[in-house]
Amino acid sequence: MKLSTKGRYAVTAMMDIALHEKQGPITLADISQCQGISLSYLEQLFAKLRKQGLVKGVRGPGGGYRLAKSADQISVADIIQSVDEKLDMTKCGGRGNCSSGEKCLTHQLWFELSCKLYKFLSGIKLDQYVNRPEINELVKKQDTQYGRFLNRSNAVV
Amino acid sequence: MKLSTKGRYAVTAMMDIALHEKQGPITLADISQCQGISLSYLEQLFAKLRKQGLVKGVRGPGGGYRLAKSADQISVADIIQSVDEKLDMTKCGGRGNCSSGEKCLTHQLWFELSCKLYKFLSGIKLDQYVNRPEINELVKKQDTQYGRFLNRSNAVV
DNA sequence: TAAATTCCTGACTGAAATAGTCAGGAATTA
DNA sequence: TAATTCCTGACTATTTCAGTCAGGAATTTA
Repeated sequence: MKLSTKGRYAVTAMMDIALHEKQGPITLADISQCQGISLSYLEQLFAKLRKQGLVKGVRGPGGGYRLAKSADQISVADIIQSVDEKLDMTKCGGRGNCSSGEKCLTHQLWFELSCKLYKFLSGIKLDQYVNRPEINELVKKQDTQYGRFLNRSNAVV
Repeated sequence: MKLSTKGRYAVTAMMDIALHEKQGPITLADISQCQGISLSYLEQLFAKLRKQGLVKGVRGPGGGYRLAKSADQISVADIIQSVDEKLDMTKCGGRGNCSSGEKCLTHQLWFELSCKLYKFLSGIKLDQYVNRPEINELVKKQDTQYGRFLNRSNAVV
């Protein structure tokens, strides 16, 4: 498994979308500015998130990205797996032929670790953070700071 | 946080030592051969493990490495942290100045995730695997296959 | 004391992943 | 039709991973 900044970028962006679900599609340019992630890099990540069916792209003016499922059905594990390829930590990909055809010494350890970690990250859904008061205050601050949604009906004043 | 092959190498090597604690110090050359990890790379990893006080080096013939604490006091988290620098997943290193001096949107998420993950990996100690019968069978097989400890009093026949 | 063994250190290298850039096309809205 | 935004692919720089190499320091054994 890989748990790197790449995955963090993806989760951060997804959180941003989840937190603004009511305001309609969010543009990548918006996320790029607010979260400090390069636009083109975001586009690469979102290509993968789209292929995994986590987000839907809406083209044209007023478009952007929105969640493809409800926030309580999207886990951190889903997101990380989408961009980082695999969560499996065994050398052999779970096949058990890691050491000259046999299971290696630590096959069991990694296998179990992968399972537990997966379960753990699967249990954390986006909506757990969307409804917190302290997070929502932060969101408001940021939205005002960056003047988000100014040219929309639901603009932040 | 990073959870890469680097950490797996380190844990694998530590497991190997823990599993052979009774046979005295284990040489890196031995681990290199049995686990298929380059010797020089192991030396780099063990320099870090030593600095963290997880292993002790014994020089000279018959020397090698042994655990600096008992196996029930060494967790997977300890090992990964030693070689991968940090388990912390926040952008700001927990300081909370990730977004123009304020906490970023996902600070809370990463902070909590780091804590949970750390607790989780801290709970997995080396000795949990040392005493399993299925693992011990594997060890015996490997030791015979590679002719380990042949020139020692406790040689595997 | 000499030789062998093993840890230990630092500098270097190739390959891959990460992160970002650039240019342009496709769909949609106004 | 023009503006907006997604979408795609090729390209580049930087960092990390993994491994190599050369040599020195401590220790044991002969």
